[in-house]
Amino acid sequence: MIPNDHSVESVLVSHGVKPTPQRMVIAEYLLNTLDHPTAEEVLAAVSGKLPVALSRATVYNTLNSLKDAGVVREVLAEPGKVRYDANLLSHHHFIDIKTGQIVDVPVEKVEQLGKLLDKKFKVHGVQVTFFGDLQQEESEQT
Amino acid sequence: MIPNDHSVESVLVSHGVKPTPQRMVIAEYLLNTLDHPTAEEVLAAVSGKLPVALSRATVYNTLNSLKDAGVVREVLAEPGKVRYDANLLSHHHFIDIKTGQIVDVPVEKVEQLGKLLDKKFKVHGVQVTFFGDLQQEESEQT
DNA sequence: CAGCGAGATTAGATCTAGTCTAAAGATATT
DNA sequence: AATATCTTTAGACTAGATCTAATCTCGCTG
Repeated sequence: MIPNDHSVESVLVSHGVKPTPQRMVIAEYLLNTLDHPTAEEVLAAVSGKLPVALSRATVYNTLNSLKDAGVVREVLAEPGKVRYDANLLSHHHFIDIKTGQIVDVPVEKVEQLGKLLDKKFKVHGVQVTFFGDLQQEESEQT
Repeated sequence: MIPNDHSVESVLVSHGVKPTPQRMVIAEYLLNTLDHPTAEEVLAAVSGKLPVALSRATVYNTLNSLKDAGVVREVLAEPGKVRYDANLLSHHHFIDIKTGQIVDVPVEKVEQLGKLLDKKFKVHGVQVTFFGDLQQEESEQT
């Protein structure tokens, strides 16, 4: 279940990202956590895992590269913070309104919403956001 | 369809927000747009509508008050920016990936997803976020 | 109706997440 | 080895949002 160095490298290469040491440790961390860390949390977690210093700019550069390459997704859950998610399976999120904890929800659960989700999650609100191309035509609003 | 001063005031009062002049012009603006403005956009739009200067801090304070009172919702669509939405009908969002334009999608459309939504919207991705209480129990992950 | 107190507003300082810059380092190619 | 391209680095900078402390507003009490 835990990707080894080889599989982390192959994930990067197969997505067209050159596997530098800095990118390897960042990707390895993201691929092995169920958490949804911020850039600062990534920096704290992986600095020290390299013989050289890891700069803040490299963490941000790498996260943007991984996002552009499709290795990670941005998760916008709290104002002013971007969290990162390396779960490549199609899934949604459940955010605990008290603690802020973010838990992945697999798509199958959503399909059976109400039947399965409510056991573990008490849903207060849902925010669905679609991304795509808006076909221009005369406006029609709610 | 366009709320007059009286109805704006009654929305504030019915939600427990004291209707000061500053709050009135801000709420009026939000209730009358289909847009999803940022705090800065709200400031730009309403400053000048009062005989006195409107400070940035008041805009932020007011937006947070309106959010806490349930008059507006935060929309997290772009990193580092909070947008505001005074559409009190339950709805979702569609974000044009080229322009960033955010359009409301009524719940009924989502229920019939694929049948109705695809006419106007070419969906590239969906982000569903639930908010609520996570019932603590042994972990079970995807 | 003067004085008080609670809450609202203000300008500007401050905080913080993230980006930019310019120099140095690494890697591949010739 | 020389060159070109890409990556990394430290630190300066930016932008969105919050904080601070003073001032203002207004309802209430005496």
